[in-house]
Amino acid sequence: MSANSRLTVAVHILSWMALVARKRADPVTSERIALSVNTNPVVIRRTLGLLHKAGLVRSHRGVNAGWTLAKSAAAITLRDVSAALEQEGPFGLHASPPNPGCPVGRGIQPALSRVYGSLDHLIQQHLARTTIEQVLADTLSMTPGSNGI
Amino acid sequence: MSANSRLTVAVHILSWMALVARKRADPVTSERIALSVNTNPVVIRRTLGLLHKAGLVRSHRGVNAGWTLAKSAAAITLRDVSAALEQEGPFGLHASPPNPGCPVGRGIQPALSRVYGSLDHLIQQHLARTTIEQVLADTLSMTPGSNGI
DNA sequence: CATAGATGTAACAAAAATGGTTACATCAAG
DNA sequence: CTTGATGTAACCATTTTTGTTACATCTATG
Repeated sequence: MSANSRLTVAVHILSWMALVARKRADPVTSERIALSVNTNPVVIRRTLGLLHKAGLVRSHRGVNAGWTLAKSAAAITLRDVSAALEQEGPFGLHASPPNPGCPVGRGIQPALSRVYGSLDHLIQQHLARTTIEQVLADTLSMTPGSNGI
Repeated sequence: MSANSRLTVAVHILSWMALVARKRADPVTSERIALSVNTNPVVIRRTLGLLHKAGLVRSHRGVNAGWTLAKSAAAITLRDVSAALEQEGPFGLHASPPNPGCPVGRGIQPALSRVYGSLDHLIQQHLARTTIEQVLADTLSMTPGSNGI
């Protein structure tokens, strides 16, 4: 296991849903999605819950329940997905606060916060330039034919 | 504890060394640095070891041992520091590989690798624009007077 | 109206990463 | 040869991440 794979899993979920939606408008189940992602359905539902809270997907209950996209794949950017996951930025400050009796210990957190803040902004901007539709197109370009979901 | 604080600690170390180096060229010990960062000296030495391997600091042994900067603070960028730490990017791929029998499972890793790769490149570029000297200046701008290290 | 099949969520377990700590061999100036 | 620090291994505690079991809840449909 490396870093956190949440954005990857979320994008995978949405891309798969977008592919399926090309043929059927029916809701898809977390179990079916889990087969493609290769993990437990609850893991999928947890992520779908966050995407739901962010308004990217709709959930349907009762008989014929499951999930559908709330927007077209072209209208969902990776920034939307990343924001839905409520993750922290890549760099954190000190685990325990530095020595306030030292000028460096006193001033470095605000200084680094500015650096990390603009970095976050940059990352968001970049993620906003890619949509689920683009990821799906790029993904499918590997295997021209077949679509044995 | 939040995300990983390694870049923060490394930048703190180098900034503190740069501040001290303005007055004395003598090596500083990991114990003294640890007082400013507020952690264990071994944690500092671990990070200094990586910075040493990257050629950013020099280590001195025997009597009057310690560490000195190998370059001026203006010649060390946050990209240099980040690279020295050999960390992974912010986003990882799947924890366990996705279903290769599904077109999405098959193609999404290369697709996302491209996205993450260009994102990494962007982050590196941005980090390269800030030097330790700039961070130190920004850090000290908080407390104009005093320098009770 | 009962049922089937799914969501939604809590609770727990396993594994990995992170930060901290102790211990100690090694080195070189004095 | 002594001293004080590096360099590194080994270990522990805490947190994070992922996976799993269990179960209450909901609703189209027979």
